Formats: sequence, C-alpha cells, structure tokens
Amino acid sequence: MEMTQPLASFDPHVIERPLTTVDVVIFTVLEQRLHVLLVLRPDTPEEPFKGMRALPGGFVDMQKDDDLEGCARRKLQQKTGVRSPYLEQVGSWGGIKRDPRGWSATHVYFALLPATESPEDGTPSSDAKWFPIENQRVSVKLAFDHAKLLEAAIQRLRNKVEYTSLPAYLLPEEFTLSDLQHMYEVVLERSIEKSAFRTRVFAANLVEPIDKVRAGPNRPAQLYRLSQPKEIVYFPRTFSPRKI
Amino acid sequence: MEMTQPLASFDPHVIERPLTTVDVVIFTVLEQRLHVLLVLRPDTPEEPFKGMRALPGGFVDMQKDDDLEGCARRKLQQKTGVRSPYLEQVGSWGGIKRDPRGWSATHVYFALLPATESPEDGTPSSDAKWFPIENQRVSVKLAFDHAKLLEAAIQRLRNKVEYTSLPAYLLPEEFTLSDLQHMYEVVLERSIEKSAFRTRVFAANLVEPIDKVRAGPNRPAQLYRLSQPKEIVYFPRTFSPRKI
DNA sequence: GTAATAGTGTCTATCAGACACTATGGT
DNA sequence: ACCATAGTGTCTGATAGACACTATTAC
Repeated sequence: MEMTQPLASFDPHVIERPLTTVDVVIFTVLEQRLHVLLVLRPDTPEEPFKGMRALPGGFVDMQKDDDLEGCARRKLQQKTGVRSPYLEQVGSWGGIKRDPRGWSATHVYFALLPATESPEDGTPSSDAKWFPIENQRVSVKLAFDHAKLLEAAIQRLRNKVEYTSLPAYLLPEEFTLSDLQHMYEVVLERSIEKSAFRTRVFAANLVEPIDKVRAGPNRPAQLYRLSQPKEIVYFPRTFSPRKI
Repeated sequence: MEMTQPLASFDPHVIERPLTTVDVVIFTVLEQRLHVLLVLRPDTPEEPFKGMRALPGGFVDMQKDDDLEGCARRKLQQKTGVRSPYLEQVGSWGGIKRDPRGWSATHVYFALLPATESPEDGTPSSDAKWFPIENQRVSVKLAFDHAKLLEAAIQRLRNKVEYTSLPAYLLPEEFTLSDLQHMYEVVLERSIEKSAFRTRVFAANLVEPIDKVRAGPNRPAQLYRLSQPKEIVYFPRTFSPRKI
C-alpha cells in the first residue's frame, strides 16, 4: 500500500516482529477441586509484573523449539517434570497492549495432569504452586492478561468435558468407574447420575476392565483402563443438555 | 539455564522473534457448494511459493493492528471489502519448517460471508478467487502449510455447525427457513429432515418472523431474521448423533 | 385443475434422568 | 447384622427421525 518503504513487505528481516510466547495452563484435581499451576514472576527490576503469579510460559526459543507444541511441552517439562500428559491448544492472543514491553502474541495450551495423592507432589519447580479454581477464577491476581487466558482455558475444558473423555487424563492409568465419574463431577461442578454415566461410558467403549479390583472397607470396585489411551473419545451427545 | 548470555532472557530486544502472520479462511456458499477465497502469491523472485494459491493473510503490522483479530479484520476487508461478518479464531501454527524464510507462527481465523447471487460478486481484490471445497479439500495445491490450516478450519466449521447457528451467517439478513436449512445441508453435506429442523430452530429461539414473505412460483415462504444477530446460538444437542 | 414448495401432525425408537433395587466387601 | 460403596433394573419424559399429511401460491 504505502510506497515509502517498499522493501519492508518483501524482506522479512526488515519486518517488525512481535514478541512471541507460549503459556501453558496446567490443570489437575487435588482434594476434590480443579487446580491450576501458577509460577512467580521473577523479582528483577527489568521484568514486568515482578513478584506476581502467572501462567508458566515464556518466549519461544527458536533454537530449542521445533514448533509451538514442542515449546509448550518443554515448558511443561520444566515446571512439572512430566513427559507427555494430555496437551491441547486453546488459541492465541496478541496485541499492542498486553505486554508493557511491546506488541506481543502468546500461544496458549492447556494440559491435564493425573491427580496425585499428595498435593505437594509433581511440582519439582520451587516457584510453581497449585491454586484451586473457584467459579472460573483463581483467588490471586495474575500478571499480563493471564486471567483472561486462564478463563478461556477453563471454559474450553468445561465445554469439552461435556462430550469427551478428557477427565480420564486426570486419573492414573488404572481407575474405577466411580473415580472417573468423580473427575467429571469435579470439573463440571455438578453431580452426574450414576446409572446414566455408566451406560454412556460403556456405550462409547471408552474403557476396558483389567484383571484387578480395588479393595476397601466395602465392596471392591472393578478397575479399568482407557481402551485407546492415545485417542480422545467423543460422546454422541452432551452429558446434560441444558433446558433453555 | 545457560549463563552465556544472561541478558537474553531479560532484554526483549535481544530475543529472537519468529515471523508472525495472520491467515484468514473466508467461507461462503456459491452454487450449492461451500467455497473458500484464495489469493495468488506474488510472482516476485524473493517471495516463497511464487504464483501459487494461498489463504489471504500476511504479516502482522504492528503499527496498523491493535490486536490479532483487528489484523484479521483488516485482511478480510482488503480482500473482500466486507466490514464485519462472522469471525472466529481457529488456532495458531508455528515452527521452524513452515516458512523457508525462518521460524514463523501464524494465527488462523475463519470468516463466514453471506452467499451472494452472482458468484463474481464480493471479490473486489483481483488476485482473489473462490474455490469450491470438495471432501475437506480444494483442488489446487496451496502454499506453505495452508492445506493443513484450511483443513482445520473446515473441520472446525463442520463440527460447530452441528450444534450452533453458524450457517445463518452464510445468509443475508432476511431468509426463509428453507434457505437456512439449505445452508446446513450444504455445509454438512447431508440432508436434514424438514420437520425436525424447524422444531429445533424454533425451540432454540434462533429466528423471529418478520412482516414479509417471499413470493415464487409456489406457496410464498415466511421470511425470518436472527433473533440476536450478534450472538451465536448453541443447540442443546447435536443435529444428528452418529451411531458408533 | 396441476405443479411445486411451505408448513404441520403423528408415530416411534432412543436415551438421559430419576430412583429404587441388589451385590459384596469390611468391621 | 450393619454400613458403605459397587453395580443393575425399571420407568418416564423429551426429542430426533421418518413420513404422511395439509396449505397456498403461480400457471
């Protein structure tokens, strides 16, 4: 359009590039609640939002990272030590205003980590801490526009849980149907009818029984594992159609 | 981690930044088929994929664009002259391999344009042309990884059409229920039962009748418009649950 | 009248939700 | 025996799909 600097649109080295980051929203379930992992912003003077909580993430490293998902996996590994949980892109946000250092774009992913028995487990990185999610939010103020990003990730998770097998990735490999139902209930924050739940899960061929039961102070429960651990299962209908 | 260039992680001006682009997948329905708008890559020697077809898009302009969606709207306007059709982000793709000029990330949006009667209409940009979509693809070879991006956009559109009012944005403001049903059938590439369709549409309060009918060589049809043109409507269930 | 599309009514199979019931372990 | 949780059976209301039917215009 403007002919003052015609080369600018051809030579990529002349083109101004936004700061590019990847942020990862890492979910797990602890103590009957959905939690998200947050890190502390560094306390050095040249960093914005110093000392605040933020989503784990940072600049794309063009040497280390082959692609965006690889970058997300690297950041996930850094903060949790976990190799390959469920990882999905939420979307990207970019603009002049979101980072005081200039035009920036972030690519947001969310990950699901199996719930561990001990809450302090799975956080080798000392600056990272699990925060419970209470009605679509977290109680601390977040750096940048991370509150918005987190809300979008929660929204995506809740929506998708209605018609997919996602909550299975919040459990260890072997689980009972009650465990699985419980994960759905925690994420959706409502109770599900047991009989309907089991019918759906079996109809979708989501799980297969293994040759073990879990004992307890009551009737032992059959243990299951995912039929196809690699592939997410879509239910033909949502769990509980909302009457309008 | 590596302490050789400690400032690199603090000073944003030192950090290498990927090339950043926005691509827009613009859909419309022409002659009973879903079409997508594709442009010609410039034929200059320093441009990659010269002369090939590609999705309309290009580098983010940090002066002109306040944010990514603004950038997408600008590119949409450039190629179609249209102000504000339906626009939604599909996601982002980035990596070392997708652009020969280096590490690049693109933010992909899709737009829905009302079907026009004359196919040559609505394309003021001379390098842009409508291409029909035939089983998830287009017949020409596309530049970069645009075939993958297009496939993702088609997938998103098809999925979402099953349970939302999206096809209404492929129509002009006033339309008959048969028009609307037809848009669903074109996008989903299958026929829908008339009675069930009407029941659903009314139950969701998607449309409201206006004081006009469309005459023809047969019984005139009631004209409708969207009840809330700004808000996309979600149906409680999908259109046709697939038996597994 | 006929052709053609608009629009409605009825039946049925399916399935979620509610709820009660049975089963099986520990104590 | 009793408790607690696992797991099943049965009924009902909502709804999608099939399909036949009626309605209204141009010719």
